[in-house]
Amino acid sequence: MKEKLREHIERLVSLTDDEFADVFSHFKIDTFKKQDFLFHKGARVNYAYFVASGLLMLVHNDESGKQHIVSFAMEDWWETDFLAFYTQTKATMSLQCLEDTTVFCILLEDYQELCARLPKMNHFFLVKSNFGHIGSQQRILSFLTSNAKERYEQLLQRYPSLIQRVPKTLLASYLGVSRETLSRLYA
Amino acid sequence: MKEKLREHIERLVSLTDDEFADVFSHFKIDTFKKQDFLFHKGARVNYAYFVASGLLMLVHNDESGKQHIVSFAMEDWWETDFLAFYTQTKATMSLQCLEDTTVFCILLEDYQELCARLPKMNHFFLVKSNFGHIGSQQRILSFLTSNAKERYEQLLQRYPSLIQRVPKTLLASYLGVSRETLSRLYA
DNA sequence: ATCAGATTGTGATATTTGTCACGCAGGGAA
DNA sequence: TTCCCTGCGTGACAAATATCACAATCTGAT
Repeated sequence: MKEKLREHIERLVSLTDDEFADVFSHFKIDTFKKQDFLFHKGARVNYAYFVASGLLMLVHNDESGKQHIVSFAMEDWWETDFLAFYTQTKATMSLQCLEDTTVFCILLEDYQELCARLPKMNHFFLVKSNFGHIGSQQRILSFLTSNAKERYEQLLQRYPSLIQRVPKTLLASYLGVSRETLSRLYA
Repeated sequence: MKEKLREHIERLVSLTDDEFADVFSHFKIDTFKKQDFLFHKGARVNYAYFVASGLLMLVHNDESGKQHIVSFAMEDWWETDFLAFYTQTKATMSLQCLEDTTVFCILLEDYQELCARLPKMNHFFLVKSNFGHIGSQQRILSFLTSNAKERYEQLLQRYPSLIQRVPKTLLASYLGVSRETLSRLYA
């Protein structure tokens, strides 16, 4: 399990055994059951999470009670309410399990301490953040350029496994369409 | 002009005169006229740009000839086609001036060299990237939760000056609606 | 001053998508 | 088994938005 995180980091920066032990000592391991919440909207967001196994969704609940999925987080993904985490403010979104899930958790102060002390980790997180930014930008682009059907096809191409693992209602909520419309797309 | 970049960086990390001189020596200053392109789709993206004055837009042109604005970049913003820049691949978008603009340009290798050598700058760029990611995520959220009118009002609130500086057609293209629909919103 | 082009508003209509309502199938739990 | 709940499809209709067409105004360049 521990090795999963190491492999993930070493895809970008190589670490000695000692360095990885150092890094790893800042993480806490935690497991959750399907449907559990890692945190709720309104709560303090203590951790950023690395998904070792399982599946999460980052959800925003609007005033009218509708649920919008900002992001899914599969194995090897980092997830949290980044705004709340970085600025230590209350979560505006909730993070919930779609499957039984194991995560590695890191506190903001440990994240910052690692970055300050280990240039390799600062670099690692910088690259991760850059690509997170790029990913979001491409999702924006898909809202700008594509209709519901095209967005669904792009999702299918990009994350084929999601379609098996997640109920269509949630896929619809991620794509920004009603479940009825989504259901009519593949006809 | 130079001071603009320094103040911008020092909002996050403090630099000695020598340190700033070091940092600044890696930038090239450049000016563009309204309508000029900093780079075109398909071109190599040599630089990331810091906007000292003026206004840019990051534009995607789809197959059917429509233009979609992924982002505006005002004073104090960093902009480029980040995917093309980081991975040194061809631009999928174009970066164009909406006003006469002055930018500071940095090559990828200089960006990486600064990050590797100056922890302060690595930290600076990490924070910038994190907030860039957060900003994109909130734009996604606004597509998920809001209709055209609400998105327009959010834009108005967030960047009131844009409404004066940019033709409505471009605002519409940023918001993901037709210009006609946008025009009917404030009635 | 004049002209060409850009910008904006608006009517008429088509298309896309949402909402509400209903039925059906499958999976657990008692 | 029986029952409830969730997921999923689909019909009918409403609402949001796009598209096409045209006119008016403004702007910049000659």
